[in-house]
Amino acid sequence: MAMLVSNLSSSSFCFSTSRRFRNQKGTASDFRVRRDVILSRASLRTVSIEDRDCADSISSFDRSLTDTNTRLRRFCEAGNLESAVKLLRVSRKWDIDPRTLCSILQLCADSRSLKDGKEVESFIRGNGFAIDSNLGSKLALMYTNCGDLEAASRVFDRVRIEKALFWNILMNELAKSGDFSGSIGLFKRMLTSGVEMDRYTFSCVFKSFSSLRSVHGGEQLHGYILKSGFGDCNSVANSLVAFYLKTQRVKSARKVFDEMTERDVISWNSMINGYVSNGLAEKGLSFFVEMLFSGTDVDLATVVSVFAGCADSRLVSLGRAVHGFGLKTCFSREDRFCNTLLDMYSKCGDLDSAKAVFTEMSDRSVVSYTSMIAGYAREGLAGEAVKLFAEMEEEGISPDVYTVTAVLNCCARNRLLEEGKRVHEWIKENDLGFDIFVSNALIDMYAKCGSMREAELVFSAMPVKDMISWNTVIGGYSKNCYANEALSLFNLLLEEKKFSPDERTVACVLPACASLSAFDKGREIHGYIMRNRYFTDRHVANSLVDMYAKCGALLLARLLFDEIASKDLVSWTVMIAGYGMHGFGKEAIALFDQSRQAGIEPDEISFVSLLYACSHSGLVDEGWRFFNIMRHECKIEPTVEHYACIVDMLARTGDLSKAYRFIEDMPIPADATIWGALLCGCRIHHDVKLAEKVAEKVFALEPENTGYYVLMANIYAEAEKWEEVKRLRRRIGQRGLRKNPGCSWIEIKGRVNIFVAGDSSHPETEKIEALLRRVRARMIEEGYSPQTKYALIDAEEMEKEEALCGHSEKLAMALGILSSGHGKIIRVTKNLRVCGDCHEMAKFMSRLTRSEIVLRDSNRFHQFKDGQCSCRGFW
DNA sequence: TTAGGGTTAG
Repeated sequence: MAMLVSNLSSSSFCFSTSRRFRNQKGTASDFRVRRDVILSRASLRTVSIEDRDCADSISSFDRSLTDTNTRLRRFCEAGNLESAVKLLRVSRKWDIDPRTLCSILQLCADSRSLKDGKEVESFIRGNGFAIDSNLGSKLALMYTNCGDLEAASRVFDRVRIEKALFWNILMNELAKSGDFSGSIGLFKRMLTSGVEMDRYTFSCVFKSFSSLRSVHGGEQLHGYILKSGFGDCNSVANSLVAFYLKTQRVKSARKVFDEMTERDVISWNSMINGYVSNGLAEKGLSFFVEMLFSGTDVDLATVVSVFAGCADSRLVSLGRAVHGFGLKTCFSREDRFCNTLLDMYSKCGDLDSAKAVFTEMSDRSVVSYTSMIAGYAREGLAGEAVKLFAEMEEEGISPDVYTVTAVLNCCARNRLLEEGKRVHEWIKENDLGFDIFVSNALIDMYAKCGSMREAELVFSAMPVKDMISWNTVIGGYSKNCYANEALSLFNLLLEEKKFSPDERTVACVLPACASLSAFDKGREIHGYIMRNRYFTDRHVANSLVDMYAKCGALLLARLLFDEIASKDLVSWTVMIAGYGMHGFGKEAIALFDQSRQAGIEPDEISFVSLLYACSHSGLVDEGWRFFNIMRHECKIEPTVEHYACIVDMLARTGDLSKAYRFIEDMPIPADATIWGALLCGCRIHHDVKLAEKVAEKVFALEPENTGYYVLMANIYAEAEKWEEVKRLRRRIGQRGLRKNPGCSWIEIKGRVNIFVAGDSSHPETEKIEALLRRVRARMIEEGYSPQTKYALIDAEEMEKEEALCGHSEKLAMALGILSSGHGKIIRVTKNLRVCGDCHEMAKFMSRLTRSEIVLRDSNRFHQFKDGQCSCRGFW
């Protein structure tokens, strides 16, 4: 019976008949009669549809008219595409009714058979059928369903398709394939064609607008909706709400929601989920409570979003309550319910509950495993995470890209290089390396484990990189002290012009500028930050302040620090550290007090900065006071770094024996930096005997660190114990160690000029040496005798003086004076501590040339002006 | 309308 109804209601039969009769030059009355006859025959035939010979009962004239179409349609109804196409192949044009072609195309569309669909189109075109809106629609549908979206789109170019349905279907498919612009393009063509939209059109277009982040496009469509009256349609309003939430226009979404005449569970779910995914989890959860009061029934989607909200806001109590509620409903058996629940517990740090859900689940999927692994990783249980990763494979559940990134993240956080490498091997074996997330996670893992070579290999092998790939490698170089590599890669990023550096990029690269004292490059990046309005990002602002402070531009750092609208602990800490390294201890203390008044709770790092500032300014009483505040008021246990500051403070001011006792009384074992701080003190106060005792401890703790041997050699040299110097040098030689060569650099017009001691490779060498000789002569004229004991060479005084003259920082400063315009600050950086003679010469130079010299050595800043240094002897 | 993943500063 269904077949009968479908045949009678199909107008194609009647139309085909009419054309056939017109071709036979039949009259209008003939047509009417014939149509009636045929209709009645059709009914008969349909009733006896199983009777294959029934066609014989009609005349041969009629048979040629009806047979082919009917048989084709029968094939279509029976879903027999193969026979339909075979029959069509041997049919003549006038035997075929366009409506029959529509049926075949529909079947091709339903069977997703592009090959047959194309053959039908060839038949249509080969026989010169006029393609009207109906036939065109079916052609477009066939191509759309068969996945040839370009061919489908071409049909819309050639034929006017009147029904919105077909436009909607193609728009949806284009969007599904990720071609959102194509989808919007089609929508625009739909508008210019004058085709009327229906309510389904909006949901698709809004999805594309939100994926393209085209807020403007969506807003325009919103305007149209208001004018056209579609706004009252619940599904249209829901699409609009979802669009605003996906484009982070939470307020606009809320406004549409508030104005809705009728809200269903989807409207509420959208709002809850929208708040949660826009980082407003708590608001989402209070919305959930409102939903409960409104009497709207909660469904699985609601609960899933609520769990996600609880996870984000760490509201495990509400999550637990909803868990209890869920147990009473049928959706507690759903995978999604269990997985989000498990993830909620895992993110809230309640691993026992997460494990309980995991264990009780009847059907654990890759998602369940991944959430569990990520939970272990977050809690630092790297062993458990890696174990579960192995277990899931044994259970026959294949890890996917999500699992792999969770495990890699775990290896990265816990610096598990070997495990990370094994996961990398697994990735290669299972061909998951193509995924950009996986590659980025691999880079991050290698970078965090300090293996930049491997990180770089993954990065270079990536066929497609995104901004995160670049940021991760640049940040990795920066963090692993490959500042030059970080800057070169940053330059390459700018040259390639594929991506524009974002907030994270600049926050990654600024520490590299800071460590190189690359002032000009840093300033260039500052310009970029201002042009792109990145200064409002606190990470960026903090890095910028830190960069300027470390490049010696303390005043600029302070000006920018004052510009930071909402300062956090890091902002205060970088500024305090900046004052500290420039020897402004009192300013550092004042700032620390201010930060506490502003309600900032200091942490162990801010105390390191503060104590460092005290020690570098000789503020012993204040240093002790803050050390005690840290321990007793702030309940922060001192680490080696804090102890090192105190030792440094005591040692600089000459309290060497007190420092020694302090080290012995420490509750934690002293490391080389602590003994090293005391060794420095021994040098300042010329205590060779204690130095020898301390040096042995340092050498035992860090036998490979040449810096300490050099320090001890300097102590002997200053005491003119040349035999001891030789002995120590032999000791360095025996161990196969090489002294880290002193090196200084200065940036001139964006180019970094690097000097090592005795360097004569610079093109301006002659001028540099002449200048240094002139300065030295003037110094001697004024009664200054060169500090030859810093030369570390046991030779004639003249030779020593020449060696001193060739110290790298002197060469760099001289180039600075020769190249800089009047009044410009000369900024020099040295990898080791500045030598005493160079320090004196810098003071002299600043007076003689009336220029300001900022010298950053491995320990602190020296600001030379009018013959004085800001360090006031504490270095 | 609905689950799990990656990058930043002291």
